[in-house]
Amino acid sequence: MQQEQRAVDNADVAAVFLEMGELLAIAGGDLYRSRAFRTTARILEELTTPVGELLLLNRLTSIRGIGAGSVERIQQILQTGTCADHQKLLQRLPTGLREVLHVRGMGPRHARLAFEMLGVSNREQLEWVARNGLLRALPGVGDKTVDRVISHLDELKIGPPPRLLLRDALLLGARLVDWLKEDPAVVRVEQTGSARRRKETVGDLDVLVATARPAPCVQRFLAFPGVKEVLLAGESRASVVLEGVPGRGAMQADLRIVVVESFGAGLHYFTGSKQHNIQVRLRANQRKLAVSEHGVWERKLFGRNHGDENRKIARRITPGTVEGDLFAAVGLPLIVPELREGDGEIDAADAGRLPRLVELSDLRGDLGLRARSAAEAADLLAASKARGHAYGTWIRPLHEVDDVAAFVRQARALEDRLQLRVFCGVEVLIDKAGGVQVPATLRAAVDVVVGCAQPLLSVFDLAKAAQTARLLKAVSSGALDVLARPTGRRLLVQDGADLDLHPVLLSAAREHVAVEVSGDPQRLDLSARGCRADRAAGALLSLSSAATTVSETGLLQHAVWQARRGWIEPALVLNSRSAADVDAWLGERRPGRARSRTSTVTEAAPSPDRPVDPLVELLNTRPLSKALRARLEGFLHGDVDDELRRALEHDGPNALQKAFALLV
DNA sequence: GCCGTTTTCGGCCCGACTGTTTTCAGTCG
Repeated sequence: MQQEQRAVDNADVAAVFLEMGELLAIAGGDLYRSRAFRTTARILEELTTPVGELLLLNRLTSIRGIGAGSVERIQQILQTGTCADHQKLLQRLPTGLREVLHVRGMGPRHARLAFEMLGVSNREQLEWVARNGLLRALPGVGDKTVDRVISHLDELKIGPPPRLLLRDALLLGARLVDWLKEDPAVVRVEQTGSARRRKETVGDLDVLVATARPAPCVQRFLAFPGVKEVLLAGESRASVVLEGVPGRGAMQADLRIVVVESFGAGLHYFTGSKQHNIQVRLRANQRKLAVSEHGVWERKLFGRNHGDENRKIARRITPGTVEGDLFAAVGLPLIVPELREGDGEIDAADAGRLPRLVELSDLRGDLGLRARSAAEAADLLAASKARGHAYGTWIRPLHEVDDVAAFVRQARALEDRLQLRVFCGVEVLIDKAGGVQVPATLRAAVDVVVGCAQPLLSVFDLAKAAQTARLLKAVSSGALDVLARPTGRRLLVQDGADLDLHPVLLSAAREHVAVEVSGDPQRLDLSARGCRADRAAGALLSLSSAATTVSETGLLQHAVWQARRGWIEPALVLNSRSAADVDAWLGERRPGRARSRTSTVTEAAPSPDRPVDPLVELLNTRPLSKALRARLEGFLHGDVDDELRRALEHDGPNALQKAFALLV
């Protein structure tokens, strides 16, 4: 009943489509139709613009994957929370069958048979029939399937399947890679999957091996210390369950094996994501090619009405030794793993508009060294310098700084001693109402004021609108140079605060406040999705290791990966600029600032000014109707808007005018 | 249900493994 009080949002509409898709599959309906519903659900989940706005603007069908049928259903769902097809399916099947579908070994057909023949309509009933020998009676279900179902049900009771922080997944993956390398027949081995895409958390470990002798390699994999269950083991692949952390479920590890000539194609396929792979293969199909983990093949075409015969392959056209071969075969430049989420990267690559992503080597300093004492700061800054940096920022929590003048003197002394530009800063907490307590004298004394958005747990209780307003107020206070931990999340422990990032980022861009991307593997806040949103909003990002120890200074790499997953180019990264430019940027924000001293530190040439995306400029400066603003923002978020895109593709100074004319 | 350099019908990613259906459907990633 409370549901009715709340407006239907994108996630709610997506949930209805997902339920329809899953129930339709179980009902034995058209599997392509089922898949289309699920695709629609995924698209809706990833939209950054409210689906209602797009509906009003008649823009929904311009999104690939959403057709007239979906628009009608979306309209119904927005009004009533459901739609006719949804209701029909719910009358036919209990919704609890969806959790049956999610049990390993139970696909749509088994779920349907269990319902029809055994009356199973939820997970508890599935467990009962499995343990009492009834499940075994279903056609196509044998002892092994029953064992697998029971084993997975037990795992599900322990808790949700565990995920690892990226850092930990890379460490465990490296152990597995080293273990497999011991086999002399292994030519190449690499960790693939979401870890290779540098996703913030990883659900299972994937490793790809190139070898001409797969059997001993599979055996070695099965003997990896910590393997507690073998899920499958064949000629070219094997899956095992690794012992988990006590109190949590176990983690799956998958081994894939290809011949060395196919290593690039295999690397591409097993790196994923699934959506990316499907899109690449569809593209290959359009070019009469077939892409698999073994390479790229020419499809023999027999014309219409020959169904499966069209699948027959005639000739391998590229061995796919490196990933670039595979992309080239489908007419694309190499797309780096961090972008392979099926979220617009293929269209961008096709149009020659892939971003030149920020790299670790672009960074000229670490903007987030968190040392507690001058001695620690010296170590961190020296480590930073050893990494080739020209400057570093020493940040201390304000409440730990008794004597600001002494702190600044220490920083200046370190600067002279280390021959490294040192910016000193304090971190202040943003209170529940968005207030920041920064006396003018303090602000003038230090180089940087960082506002941390996550002071207290109680702040997570704020409603979305209040949370957003809180950050907007802090950003526009004029007291902050950098906004840190915007959502306050701790991965695998605490979800971030519910807030609308986009206006906050737009405001940060207008107010010249940078937003921190923390390399702390447990935070990675701003998130990759936040970075992607910022690409449109245009706030400068401050990449930080958040290091408190020397070894943690290497975590700057995690911040870079995160930014790359968000399509961020160096121009949007504050610390890709020279020390002089960072100094100037800080100076702009405090006109009376005494710093800007001539440093004894030698500096590299300053980087050119950041080019402002004219579309972002338009969004920030022109008065636009709500509808037009939504359309522009949608486009900047990656929504498909062919009309707008075509207008912008006209070269020359009039491109923007054309686009603007088109909008009004 | 969606889409179109196969465009209003016909196809939709692809391959490996498993079980049990003696030739392939179901499941998975």
